[in-house]
Amino acid sequence: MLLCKKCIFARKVSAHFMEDSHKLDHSECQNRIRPVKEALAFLSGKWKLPIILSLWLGNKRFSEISKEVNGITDRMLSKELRDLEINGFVKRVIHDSYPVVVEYILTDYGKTLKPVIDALGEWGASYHSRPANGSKRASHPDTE
Amino acid sequence: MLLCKKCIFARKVSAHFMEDSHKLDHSECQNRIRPVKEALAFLSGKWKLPIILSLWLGNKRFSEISKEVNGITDRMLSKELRDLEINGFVKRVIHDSYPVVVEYILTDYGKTLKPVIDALGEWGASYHSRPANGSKRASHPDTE
DNA sequence: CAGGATCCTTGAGGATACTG
DNA sequence: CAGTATCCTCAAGGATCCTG
Repeated sequence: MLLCKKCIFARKVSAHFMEDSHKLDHSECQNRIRPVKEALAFLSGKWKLPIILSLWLGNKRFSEISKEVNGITDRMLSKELRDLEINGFVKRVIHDSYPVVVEYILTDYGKTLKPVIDALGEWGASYHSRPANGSKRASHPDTE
Repeated sequence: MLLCKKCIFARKVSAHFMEDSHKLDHSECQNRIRPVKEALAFLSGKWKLPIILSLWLGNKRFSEISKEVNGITDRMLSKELRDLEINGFVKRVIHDSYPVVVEYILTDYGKTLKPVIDALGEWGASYHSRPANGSKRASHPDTE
C-alpha cells in the first residue's frame, strides 16, 4: 500500500491496509508520492497527451500534428514538442529537402507511457460515466 | 492498444498498426483521449493525490490531513476535500459529538484509483531516472 | 513549411484574517 | 476544531506578428 509504518500506526488502521507498508519508513513513503506527482506534472499539460497520442499513429510533421491536435497554436506545439524532445519522448528528424521537412517520431521511451495512458484511460472512462452527486463536475466535458 | 478498432480495421494494420498509418482518420481515437484527459485534469491538481494517499489508510480528520499533506493551506484543503467529496472519491462523516469531529474516508470509488496511481508511480520512477534530466528545463541532450 | 519573439489573459493556488 | 471570505501572485497557456 501507499503509506509508511509511521503513518499507519499514527491511525491504528486495520491490518489489511498494511500489506507491504511496514517495509516503508516515512521518507520512503514520501518518495512514493513524488514519482506519481512527477509523472502527473509532466503529463498534465494541456497538449502533451494529445500530441503523444497523435504521434502514436506514426511519424508526423509539424503541420500534420497541428491539424490533428485541434485547437493547438503553433507556439504551443513548438514548445511542447521541444519539451517532449528534451525529455526524450519524441525524436526530431530533419530532412534537408527543398522545403525543410521535420518529422517527429515517438521514441521507445515515449512508448513506455502506454500503461500509464491505459490506466488513465480506463479509469477516466469510468470516472466520466459516473454522475457524481449531480452537484457539479470537476472537469469541463469538452466536445471536440 | 491506443488505436480504436475503427482505425485499425480501416487500414487492416493489425499488429503493425502504427507504422505507416498516419493518414488514418482517427477522429474516433479522440474519444480515447478524452477520458485520459479527464482523468488527468482531475488528478493533476497539486493536492488531490497527496490527500487521497493520505486517506488511503483510513479515516482522517481535517487537521490530520492538514498535518500530513505538507504545505497545504486550510483553504486549499477545504476546497479539495469538497471537490473530492462532490465527485464521490471521499465521504464526509460528521460525528455529532463534542467537539464536532469530521472524518473523511475514501470511498470504494476513490480506491479504484489504485491502478492509475500504481501506473503513474511506476512510470514516474523510471521517468525520473531515465531522461537526461529530471526537470522540464534542460539543455538539449544527445540525439538518441 | 516550421517555427521564434512578444505581449496578454486567466485561473489555480497562496496568504491572511475571520467564524460557528 | 473545521472550516470561509477576500485578496493576491504567478505561470501555463493564448493571440498575434515575424522569419529562415
